[in-house]
Amino acid sequence: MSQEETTSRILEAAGQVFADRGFKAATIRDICSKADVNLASVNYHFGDKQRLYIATIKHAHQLPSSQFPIPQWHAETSPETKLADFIQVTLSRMIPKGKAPWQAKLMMREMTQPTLAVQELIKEYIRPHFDLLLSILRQLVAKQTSEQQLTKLGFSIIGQCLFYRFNQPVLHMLVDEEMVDQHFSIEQLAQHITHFSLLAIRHFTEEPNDPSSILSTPITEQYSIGTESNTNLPEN
Amino acid sequence: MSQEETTSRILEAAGQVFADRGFKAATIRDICSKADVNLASVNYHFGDKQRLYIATIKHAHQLPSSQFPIPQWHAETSPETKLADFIQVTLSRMIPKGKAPWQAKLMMREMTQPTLAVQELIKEYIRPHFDLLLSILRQLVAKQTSEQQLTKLGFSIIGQCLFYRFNQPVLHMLVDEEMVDQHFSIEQLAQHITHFSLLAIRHFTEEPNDPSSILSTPITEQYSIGTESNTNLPEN
Amino acid sequence: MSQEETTSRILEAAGQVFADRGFKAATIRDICSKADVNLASVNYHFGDKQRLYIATIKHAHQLPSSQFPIPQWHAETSPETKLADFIQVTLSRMIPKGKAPWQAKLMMREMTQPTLAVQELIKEYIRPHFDLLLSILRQLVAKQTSEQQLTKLGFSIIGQCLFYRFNQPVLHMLVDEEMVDQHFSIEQLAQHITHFSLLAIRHFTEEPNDPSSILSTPITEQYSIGTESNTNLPEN
Amino acid sequence: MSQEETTSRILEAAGQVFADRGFKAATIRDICSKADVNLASVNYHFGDKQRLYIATIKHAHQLPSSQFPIPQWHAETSPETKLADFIQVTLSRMIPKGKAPWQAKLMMREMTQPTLAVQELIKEYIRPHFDLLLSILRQLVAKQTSEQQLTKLGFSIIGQCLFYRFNQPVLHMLVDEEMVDQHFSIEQLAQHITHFSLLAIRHFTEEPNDPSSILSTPITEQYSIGTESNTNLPEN
DNA sequence: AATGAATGAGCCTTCATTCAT
DNA sequence: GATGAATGAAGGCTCATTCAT
Repeated sequence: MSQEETTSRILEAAGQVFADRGFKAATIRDICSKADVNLASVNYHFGDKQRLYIATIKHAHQLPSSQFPIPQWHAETSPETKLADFIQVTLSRMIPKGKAPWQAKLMMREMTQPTLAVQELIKEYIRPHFDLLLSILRQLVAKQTSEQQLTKLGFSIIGQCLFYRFNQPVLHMLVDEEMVDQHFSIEQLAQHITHFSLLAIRHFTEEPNDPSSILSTPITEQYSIGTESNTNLPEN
Repeated sequence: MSQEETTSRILEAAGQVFADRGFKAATIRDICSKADVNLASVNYHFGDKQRLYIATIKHAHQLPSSQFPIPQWHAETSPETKLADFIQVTLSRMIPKGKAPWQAKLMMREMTQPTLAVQELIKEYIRPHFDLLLSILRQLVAKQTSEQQLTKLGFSIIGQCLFYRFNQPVLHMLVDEEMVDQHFSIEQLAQHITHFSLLAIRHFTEEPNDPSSILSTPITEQYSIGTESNTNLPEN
Repeated sequence: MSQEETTSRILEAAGQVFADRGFKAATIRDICSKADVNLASVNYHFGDKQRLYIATIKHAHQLPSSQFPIPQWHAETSPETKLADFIQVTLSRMIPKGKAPWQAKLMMREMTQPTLAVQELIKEYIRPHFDLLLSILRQLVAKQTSEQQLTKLGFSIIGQCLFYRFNQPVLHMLVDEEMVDQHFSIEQLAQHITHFSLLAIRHFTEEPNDPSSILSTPITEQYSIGTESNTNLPEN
Repeated sequence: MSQEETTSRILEAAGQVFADRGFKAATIRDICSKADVNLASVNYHFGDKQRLYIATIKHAHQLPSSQFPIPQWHAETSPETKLADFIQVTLSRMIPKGKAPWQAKLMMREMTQPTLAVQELIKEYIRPHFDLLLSILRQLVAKQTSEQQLTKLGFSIIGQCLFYRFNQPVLHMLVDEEMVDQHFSIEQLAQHITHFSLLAIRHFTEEPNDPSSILSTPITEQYSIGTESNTNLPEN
């Protein structure tokens, strides 16, 4: 077996096992047995479990991105269409068709419980994707919209998409199976999110005078988002 | 030390460790050491690691719910105010503040990688919460809005809230620390989401004639959401 | 519950558990649970597991001895009859009727894998029993029979009896179930052993000139019986 | 160190420890320490403690059988000589001499408290050995001797031999050390048992008219040998 | 270069024993 | 006097890693 073939088989097997079980619960034995290679191969080719994991992450986000590329837009493509495309592509990449590809699972795992590998993930994959969204939004909102408002708009859109990725198990317990089949296809979800978001964006510059005044109870505590980014070595 | 105190200290410590590391990577040694109890206490009081985990999950979603209750609404409280309250409470429960941040983390872990405990979680905690949201939305939308449209609206709102829970690590890498401090407090996020969502909802009944037509490329494949809910024993 | 009742219930339960599982594999939890007493009772009443074991052994050999007493012999009772009685009683005490009484099991365990308790067992129970056998034999053999010849005769008889006690599992695998039922009752075995032994004893003084000469191969090595009496604390 | 050497050293050490302490009380740590191999070796080579035990049992009854073979008999070898040889070999195999005494101990343990391994033991080792004895006896007794009479004769001989195996600890407490040294060598014991048994066998066909009549007390109860062969997994 | 064998650290669990009430 | 709670010492086993070929 060639060296290249061995490493690629390990990476493929590792991707599935890491995605299914997480870093800690995945065992090198499982991976090597699934890849049908020697137990010592991982350490030989990748050094240790940790570096195999990072290599797996790097290897991971190639497939979905290339499988569902952003369409080539013309000069005259409207920002609404671009947003619709963006949402469609984002959902397609996230929601597995048929069986879940391990790449998606693994990336979601990284985002919720980040390890060292998350930095690379963000830099190479998420950051550009999010910047693309911001550039589309900028064409849709009023000139004077602030950067942080734009960011929040972006998060509102991404948040709606991610919901269907993260919460699939919960989703299936909240909604009838039948309704999922009929009304929650990727296409329909993309339409809904696009529709919902465009409605909000169109009128977004009409800022409320004092939005907090509509709360029924005064807010007594001010919570700041704690920095809990324990971006350490993977252990989960 | 009383039995109750011991178990509660174990639960508190277990919550933090399970939330930080996941089931598999968490060790009873860590938990007992953090709780300052004997290593054998867990087995004495809970039987084994698994049952401690389930007890911890159950224990977890009692605190935030009671800590941030839904305010008592009057008869004349407007649905807009109710929605604002709902979003405020939801965010408060989800985004950890200094004191006891692990409950939220643990529940998110359960939702993304559900174990057997998730069913109880949904029944006792999530389902009622989501039903409350639906009842508020029903007062805001047109009469003829279908059940599945309402559900998607609910998901769009919940999705925006959850985003800030799931993706906190990523968030902190996409946004400047300074901007987070100034513009991403729970209050401000609640305002944004409320504002964004109300704008969309107000105009929601104006259905687009053919929303998919604005896509730049025809959709060729129809993706169904695969059921990948392997609700097994925890191992990650 | 009175103190006496508690200890006696513990002893009864301990006897069964120790007999079934041996010293090490028996757990105080099992014993206390079977006796339906508190977990700490054993240590409270007996000090520790070891002393409970010794107390159990002492408690054990009261029952079978009294249940099958040596019959009262008259002055004119023949030594042959005495031997027949002796064998009958020995077998009766050893071989359980119906379910095995734990006393027998426990004593056999002690004899094969002796602990500290074995000394008491020998002194109070085995030594007198064996001395009785020797006294019977002395009436059956020639005057000039040496002490060690007599001892070996005794062992030959005891050995035949013990065989059916120790090797019951093996016995049942070597012999048809049907044959066991028909021909291996205690009565029949006693008859056989008595018959066999009396035949040998009657002619025993006719010593062979050189018994070792009938061996087909010369004995090259002389093995001495190693003293492996590790009469230590019970640990098995 | 070669694989074979490691496993054989583990087996040797395991044999001694299991023989001394029994399955439950024996610890893998002790075995590995005695064998001077790593603690994890047992699990690597044998899977777990249980499978090591079974492997040890199998390994145990190969050595003595090959160490003390039945001599090659000529056509004209008398059955008396054969019986003498048989008893000599049986005793040699059973009574440990200095070098490797644990095999016998372990096998006796298996016979008294049988585990799953005992079946194989009987089939491969005990059954053929016993059949050999029966074939010898058949040449010594009258033609009309029944199968079950023959079996009991065999048991009487085996029983005498086994006595010195099972009851060595007790033996040493019943007999002076000095007498053991002088009169209880394997050779002497073999002579005695051979002599004793031949005497009985020669006259065996002279059945007693009613052997039970010599009992001083009528037998009131008929005891059947209970089947208490709990051939379970080892736990003692 | 590649692998079967071996290793040591650590984890969950059990259990006899002790403590505090 | 008696007991529920707690403890610490192992024990079996797993697993990433290293060694020797």
